[in-house]
Amino acid sequence: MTQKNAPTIKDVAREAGVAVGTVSKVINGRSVREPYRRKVEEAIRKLNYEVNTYARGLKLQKSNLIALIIPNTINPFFAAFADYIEEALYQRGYKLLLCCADGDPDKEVSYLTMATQNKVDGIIALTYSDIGNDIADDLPIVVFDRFFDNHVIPRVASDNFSGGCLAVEKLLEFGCRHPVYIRFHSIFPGESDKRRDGYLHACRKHGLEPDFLDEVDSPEALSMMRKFLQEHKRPDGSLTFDGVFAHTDYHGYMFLNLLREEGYRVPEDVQIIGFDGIRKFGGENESLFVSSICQPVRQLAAKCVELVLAEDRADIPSLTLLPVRYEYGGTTKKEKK
Amino acid sequence: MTQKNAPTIKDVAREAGVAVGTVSKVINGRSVREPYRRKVEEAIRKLNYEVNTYARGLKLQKSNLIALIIPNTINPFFAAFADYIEEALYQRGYKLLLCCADGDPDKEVSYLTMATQNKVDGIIALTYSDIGNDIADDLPIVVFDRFFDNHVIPRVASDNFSGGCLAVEKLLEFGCRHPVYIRFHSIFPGESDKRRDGYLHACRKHGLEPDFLDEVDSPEALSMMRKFLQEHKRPDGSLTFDGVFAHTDYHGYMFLNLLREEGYRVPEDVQIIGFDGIRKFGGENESLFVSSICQPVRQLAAKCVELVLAEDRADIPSLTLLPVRYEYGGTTKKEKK
DNA sequence: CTGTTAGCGCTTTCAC
DNA sequence: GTGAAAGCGCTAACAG
Repeated sequence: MTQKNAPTIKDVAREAGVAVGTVSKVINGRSVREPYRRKVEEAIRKLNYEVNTYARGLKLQKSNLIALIIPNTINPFFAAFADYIEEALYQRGYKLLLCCADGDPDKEVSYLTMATQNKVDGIIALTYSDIGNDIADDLPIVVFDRFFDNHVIPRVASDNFSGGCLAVEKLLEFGCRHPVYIRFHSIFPGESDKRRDGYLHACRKHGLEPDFLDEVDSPEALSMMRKFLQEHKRPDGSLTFDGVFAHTDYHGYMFLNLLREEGYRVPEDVQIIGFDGIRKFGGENESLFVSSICQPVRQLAAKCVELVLAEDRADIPSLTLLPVRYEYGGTTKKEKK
Repeated sequence: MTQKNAPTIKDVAREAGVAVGTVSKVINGRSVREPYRRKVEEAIRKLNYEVNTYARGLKLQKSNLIALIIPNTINPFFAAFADYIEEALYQRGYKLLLCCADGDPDKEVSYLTMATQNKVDGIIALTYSDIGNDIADDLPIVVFDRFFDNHVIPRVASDNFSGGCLAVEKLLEFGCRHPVYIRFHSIFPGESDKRRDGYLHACRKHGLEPDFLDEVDSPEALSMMRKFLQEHKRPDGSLTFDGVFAHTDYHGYMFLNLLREEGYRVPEDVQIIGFDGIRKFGGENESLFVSSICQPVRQLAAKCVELVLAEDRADIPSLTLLPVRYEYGGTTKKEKK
């Protein structure tokens, strides 16, 4: 219970000397004749009245609440995504219910169930659980990146394929001859799998032999990278590759540290391009951890909000891809002017 | 509107062949005789019934929703705080309404007003706006760090004074002779101001002359640091200080980059200790940006939740301080064993 | 145009 | 113990 005696629409009506219906109309912006409207507005101000969202929600079956299901807000990419989602929702008069479901499918399902029956008007999900079967058909939902084969759910993602191509193109442009790809992926299918396709496509186009590490993400990632590195050392200690496209900035940064530990120079000996565009301390003006293919997080979030709130669900594309861009982050040779 | 025809308590009652009151009791865990209880539970499962939170909220004036007002989730400290708040709330059956109010007092006040009248059961606020006057007296609210002189609001914070002392103690322990303090603070009073007191206290204790930069945080911070650095250079290029206690890790990291740009070695020439304990990519196992006095973010969040949900508001301490700890982050000389 | 009123789904007396 | 019914605050349909 928040306020014991919050004024109700009745109090306002009494104060203003009008009927509740009139007050309701004023509140909801319906046309009300001038002397009445003014009296009501005065009464509202005087009593400091605010609509009770529960009563309204009960009546309208609408909450103006959107649930965001996300693994966590610790990861800087998710954190930025959540921030921009909140911003876009607020602009449209919606509030954000935040659900961090990290590694807990039960928690995701619990939010999904709650959402299905009531409480929220829609869901934006960035999830790595297998929740396909728990998604109600008639609930507005938009997913980021993930693909569910058992439901037709509108998806929003970055153009990962182009991003994969772009990473290779950039590495070649900066002088690399042998770019490798280091990938640690989720076990669930999603658009980010296309980074791999982009890499392969670009290699084929340039007549390069693809060479990559492709594993399920796990705590073993570091040791797998270490092994990969050892296997690509020539007897003289030099490496058989001179460019790395990392599946994420995080993995790129791990690999960067590994290379430096082993005495290799970045970007002189090896250049690295990651994916995501994570900035130190999160700030938009801060530097990147590694040169990167940046996802347009703000635009992605805005698009998710736009789609989840769309009037006509039938008009929503089943897949929306937004463009990525390359940005220098210290692990590539500077672009030639 | 979420689900058009979600089953109601009436449907369940009909299905089970009992009265709605009985169903309500089962739902709310009141005692109901066995054959009835079983029939009701079966009906609930069969219809996939879930309570309508609006109806319940309207009746009970309770939402099981707590609003978190925070500048943003981009800053890693805030992001972690939000994450742990969500975790603690979820464990207690509450949901989190996230409000990122960055630089927008109107938005904060709008959330505050909303919360005052209805909708949420309490507020946890980490704010740098002047909202003291908009806080209702009877709404459960807990603030992190901030001090409002016009309201008695329970506050939770890290033990910043001890943290300030600890930073100096550590710098001295690692061989520094002249630790300076670099502070960029908010214009609003809060517990983090005590870092300064801790620094001064430790200097006095060790007979050191305090030397510090103390400015309001702004985009000029970097150039102020640069100026500070120039002013502390001796003719031979060496510095008059050999240790830096930075008000935050962020500022510590800025100063680190500045020092390295100018050719000084960290930690050989100058050691740096920041404050907060921000980790790269946010992960609990990741490394710090700089050696730091770490705030116990998870515990701070848990404490805020505990207090905002406390049964008896009269029992809540007006100030709760949690201990900080030092952690190595590459910008100090390693501890001697 | 304004005023009256039913009823959204739930909880909680209060009879039984 | 269970069942019936009032009413939380709001909106919208309908009557005036």
